[in-house]
Amino acid sequence: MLDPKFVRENPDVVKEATRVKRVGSPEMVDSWLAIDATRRNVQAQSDNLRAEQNRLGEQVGRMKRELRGQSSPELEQLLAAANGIKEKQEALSADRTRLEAEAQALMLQLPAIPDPSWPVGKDETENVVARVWADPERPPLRLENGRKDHVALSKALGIVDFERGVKLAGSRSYVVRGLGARLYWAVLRFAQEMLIGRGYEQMVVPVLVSEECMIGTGYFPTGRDQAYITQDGSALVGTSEVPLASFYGEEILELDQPIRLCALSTCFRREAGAAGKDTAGLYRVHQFDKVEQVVIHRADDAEHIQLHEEIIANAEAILQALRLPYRVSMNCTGDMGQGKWRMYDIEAWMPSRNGYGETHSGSALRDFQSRRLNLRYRDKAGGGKGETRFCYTLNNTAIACPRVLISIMEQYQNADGSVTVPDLLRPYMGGIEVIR
RNA sequence: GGAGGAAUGGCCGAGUGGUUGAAGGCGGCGGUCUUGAAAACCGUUAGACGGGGAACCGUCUCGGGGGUUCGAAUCCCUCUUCCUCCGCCA
Repeated sequence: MLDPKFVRENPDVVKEATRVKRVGSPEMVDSWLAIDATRRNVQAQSDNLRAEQNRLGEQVGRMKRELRGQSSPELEQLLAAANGIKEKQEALSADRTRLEAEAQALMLQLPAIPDPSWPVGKDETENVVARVWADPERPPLRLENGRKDHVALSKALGIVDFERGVKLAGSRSYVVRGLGARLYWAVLRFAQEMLIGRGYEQMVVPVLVSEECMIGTGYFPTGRDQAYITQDGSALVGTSEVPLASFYGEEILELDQPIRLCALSTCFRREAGAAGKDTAGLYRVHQFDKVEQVVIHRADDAEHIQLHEEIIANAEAILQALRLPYRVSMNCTGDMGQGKWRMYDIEAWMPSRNGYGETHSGSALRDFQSRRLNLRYRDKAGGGKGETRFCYTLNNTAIACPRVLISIMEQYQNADGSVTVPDLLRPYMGGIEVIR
């Protein structure tokens, strides 16, 4: 959510953001401005009436005490005047409620302003690659000379059962079994330990959350159709970013240093609108497990950038430790999404795609989420008690399964169809070196 | 699932219709005293919205929403959360 003052003072900047982000529209900005102007006018009227009403009420109280239950013409007159104001007030307050709701509905759909230094573009094809990494000893593989994709590999090894997964839960479902399941959890546990070692607090959080959390983190109301919603109105999260970022919502924090959080959680995504896309294999599924990083800190752009680089570096360190080739790209404005200020995707090499596939997504949102979440801190920079300000929030994937298993299985496959276990994962798998 | 009870400021805790945005205490901040510190004493200490260059003014907020009333922290309805007891249960 944007700062209303900012929208009033810089409508053209916001309109430009709707264009480059392809979120909302310039017309929405104009509608908001018009409604906001009316709303403020109605509030001023309503506040004045209310002040008058309060004054009369006080007079009535004083007079009643003096009269000790007696009546008087003056009292009757006061009561009549108070009733008159009350009627006007009721009409105005209905307007006010309606205008506030309309303004809020529009505001929730307006995009955050992207960092001007980030690439402008229409979609993911215009993202800009920032860097590419590969271990010289484990360069990106091509599927030739009998090398198999992860579907064939995992079926032959009996470690993923797609057919029975579909039998149990429909399309995009799967069952990981045996050593596959051990590998699955090894990856997640490894990533989790890495973050803990880097000062991130491990959290176990709800994956079934209230609508407020979904709105607060920016996944609702736009994107509602991407979430599974229960008959109680709660939603299954598509990422633990939702509960982690919402954790301190409605609070005013004493923020001495950035709050670094991480959580391993199951994630649920409907993938509505993706019918027919990536249907085979483990790439695009309805349910997966992910270790997520979330950072909450004070409103400072330099620190924001530094922390953004930090959470990206954490993810890169995990991929490097697994010796998986990857590239980091800057998401262009059209591929960023509504709330982002800066966004990187990290894509690991996937031989079956003969290209890179997105495995991580790391965003810097400035105060977009914290305004929605009403997540604030006391800024003591000026000394004393300090002003309250909205926090800045960031998030990035640490690792997600099963998607990264595509890279691992395909990159680590051997000529005989077995899969070597990356050495750092072996301690998490009882020392097993090869899946065969 | 059934029966009761509760929700007040950073925390604890008064307050059952009229200068109560809210006593008192703790904590925080500033000061007096002190060589320094502690203690003691004095002062100060919520957030949001609107108006104004500013000093400042107005409004809203006592879990959320609605109602009664000239006037609600206080009365009524409703929702949420927590506690106690019973039942069920991984």
